[in-house]
Amino acid sequence: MDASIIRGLRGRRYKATPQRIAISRSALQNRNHPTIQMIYSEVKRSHPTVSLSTVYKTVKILKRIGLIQELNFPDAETRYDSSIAPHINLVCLNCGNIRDAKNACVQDIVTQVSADENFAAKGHRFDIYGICQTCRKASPSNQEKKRASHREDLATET
Amino acid sequence: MDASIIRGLRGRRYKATPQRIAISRSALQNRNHPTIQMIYSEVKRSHPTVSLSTVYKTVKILKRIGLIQELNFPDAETRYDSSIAPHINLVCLNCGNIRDAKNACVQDIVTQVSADENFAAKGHRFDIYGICQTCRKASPSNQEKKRASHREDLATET
DNA sequence: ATATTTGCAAACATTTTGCAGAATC
DNA sequence: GATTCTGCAAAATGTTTGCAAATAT
Repeated sequence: MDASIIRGLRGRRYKATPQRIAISRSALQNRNHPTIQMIYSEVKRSHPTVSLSTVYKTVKILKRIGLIQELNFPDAETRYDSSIAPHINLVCLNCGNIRDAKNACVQDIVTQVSADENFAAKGHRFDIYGICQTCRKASPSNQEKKRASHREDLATET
Repeated sequence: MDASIIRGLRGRRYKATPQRIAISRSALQNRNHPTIQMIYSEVKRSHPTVSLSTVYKTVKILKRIGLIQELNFPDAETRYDSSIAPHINLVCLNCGNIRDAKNACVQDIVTQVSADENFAAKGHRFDIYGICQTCRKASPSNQEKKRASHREDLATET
């Protein structure tokens, strides 16, 4: 993994510093859509003097290269998604977890809609907001209640 | 329109002040996915003393009621979407415009994926990032070039 | 040897909060 | 008349920037 990170950086004329390699490794291998703070905390274990500033800068490089996608949410921290393949983010309004789901139709819709609208698509984002399996089991009433939640506003009432 | 706004507010025990009515009207009738500043500017025309703080507070109420959806983006201002029906946001990386597109399959996918994953869906968001028809016509090379753009990072390279 | 990067602190932009006076119900 | 709301200023939050010393190529 490190070898391909180093290649990726140098290919774009970025220097492959130990901090950048560690940050990239953390961001790319973490499938839990980490926040900046999570990446920072993890990298600090091996590089105790790393700065938050360097994490921000490196994450920006990874975005530019196209290796991660930044996901911004209302009233919640920004998350980073390292999945390259098209997928759907299942965002739990209760626990905040984000799971990836595969769906074969998504790419077809992107292609179809873009053609219809004369739009040159370069990327996409598909989120579904709701209550995940784990939270439903833990507290089945969650799925019905319209209780205050730190991210309640993501739920479109119909 | 004002009558239903007043009803909506009072129904939730919010007072129907002139500021709230004007802000709600602006946010709900604007189909261009306005920013807070745009709403603020528009409302100031009729209510010159309104404060940005009140705009933020009222928009938060509208989110809570479920009348608008907040759309956060990397390196771009937060936008507010007043469309209730499921739709796809076509986000132009060049001019920043957001157009709504209809697609009948989106709701089916949400239902399908939620069932498969045991996920209780309450809302969703589907964005496609790229270059809009207008920008393509104005500068056809835009669709090919990997030029610096303030939102280049939304484009997932494949 | 040169150009880039790091880490720090300060700056910045956006959003939230506390509160006195004003307005709604 | 009681409660809620407004508008202001201050605070809080998340992110970016400027720069001297350190590092990668």
